[in-house]
Amino acid sequence: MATEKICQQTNYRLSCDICESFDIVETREGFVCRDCGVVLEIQKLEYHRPYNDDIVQYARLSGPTQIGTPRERFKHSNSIRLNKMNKLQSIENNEKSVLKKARSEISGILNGLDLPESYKEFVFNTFKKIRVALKPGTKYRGYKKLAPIAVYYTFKSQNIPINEANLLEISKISEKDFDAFKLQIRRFLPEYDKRNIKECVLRKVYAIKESFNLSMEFYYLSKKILYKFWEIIKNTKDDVIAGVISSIAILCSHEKNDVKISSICKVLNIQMSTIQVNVKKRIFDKFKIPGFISLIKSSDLLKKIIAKIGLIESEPEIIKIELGNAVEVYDHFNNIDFYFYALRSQDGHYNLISLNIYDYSISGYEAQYTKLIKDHLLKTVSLEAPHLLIGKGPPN
DNA sequence: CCCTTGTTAGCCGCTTCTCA
DNA sequence: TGAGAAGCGGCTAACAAGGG
Repeated sequence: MATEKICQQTNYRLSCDICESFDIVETREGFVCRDCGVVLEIQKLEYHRPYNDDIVQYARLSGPTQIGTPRERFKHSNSIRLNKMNKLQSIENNEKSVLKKARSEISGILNGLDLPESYKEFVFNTFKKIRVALKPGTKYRGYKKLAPIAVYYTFKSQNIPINEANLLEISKISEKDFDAFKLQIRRFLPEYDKRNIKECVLRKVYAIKESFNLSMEFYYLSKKILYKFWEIIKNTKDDVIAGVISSIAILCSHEKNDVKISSICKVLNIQMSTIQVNVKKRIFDKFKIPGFISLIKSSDLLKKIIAKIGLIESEPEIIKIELGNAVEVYDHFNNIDFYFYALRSQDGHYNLISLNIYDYSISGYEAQYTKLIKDHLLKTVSLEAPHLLIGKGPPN
C-alpha cells in the first residue's frame, strides 16, 4: 500500500503488543502489525527536523501565526524589531474584527433571550446584509446597535415571537435608536414585508383548533374569514389577527358554547377586549353596521354579517305566527284543510298565507299532495313549531 | 414621534355550589 | 328550598406600549 512505510527506516525496533512480531508497518492510523493486523498502542510521532533554539519560529507577515513566542522575542538579540513585526502581524482588519464581535454579541443576545442558537448564522447573515447597505460612518453600522436589530428582524421574518422589551434590556441599543431604525428597515430588508403572515396566523388557528378539540369546519371558516377580511385586519400583531378570526369563527359556528372567547385569548396571550375592539372597528365600523353592543352580545349580528358575505349559510328566517282567530274557510272533501292568514308586512301591505293541513290517518294523502304540487306549482315553506299553543283556535 | 392599538384593573352579572 | 359565597365570563375606561 502506498500509505505504508517500513519501520526499519526509523532508529526504533518496534514489536507487536500481541504476537511480538517485528514485522511492523507505519500507516496513517499508526503502527500496524503485519502478522496479526493489530494497531500498536505506541503513538505515531511526526518528526521532521530537530528543534534548534537559535532559529526563531515565525511565519510570513501574511500568515496568522505570531512572530515567535514572547519569551523567544525577549531573548532574541533583535527583539525590538521582532516585537514590531509581531505588532504588525497582530493588526486585524477592522471589518473582520467587527464581524467577530458581532458574532459574539449575537450569541449573547440569543442566549439572553433564550432563543435557538441554531439561528445564529441566519442572524449573522442579516447583520452583514444590513451593514453592507449602510454608509460608512452611520451610527447603526456598529455591532452593538446592529446586532439586536439583526436579531429582531431575523426572528420577525421567520414568524418567531420575540420580546422587544427584553431584547432592548439586554442589548446596548437605546429604545429611541431602535424605534428610529424601524422606519428604515424596508430599505435594507425588502423581503421583510413579504413574510407569509397568513400562513403564520393559520398555524396559530390550527393550534387553537387542536387545543380545544374543535372541528375542521372551524378551521376552514377561520381561513375563509382571514382571506375575506385580510386587507382590513392585517395591520396588527399575528396573535391578534388569529384571535379575531378564530373568535368570529367560534361565534358564528355551532361550537359557540363549547369554547369561551376568553379561553382562546388566554391561549394566544392577548386580551379579550383587544378582540372586541378589533371586531367593532374593523367589521362593524368599517361596514357601517349599527347596533354593536359587545363581542358576545352582538354575536348574532356578526353571524348575519358573515352569512350575508357568503362565508356561512344563512339560517332561514323564522316568522312567529300566532294562530289566534283564524277561521277554516274551505273544505274540499279531499282531506286537506285550508286556513288563510293575513299578515301585515313592514311596508304596510297585507300578505295572505295559506296553511294546508293534511290528515295522515287517511290513506292516499301522499298521492293527493303530489298531484296538488304538480297541478298548481306550489311553493312550499317549512314551518317550525317549537311550542304548541293549545286552546287558541284552529287548527285542532 | 405620534397616533393607533393593546393591556390592566375593577366591576357586573350569571351560574354553580354549599349549607341551614 | 332559598340565601349567600365563590368562581367564571364578559364589559369598560384609563393607561401603557407598539408600529409606521
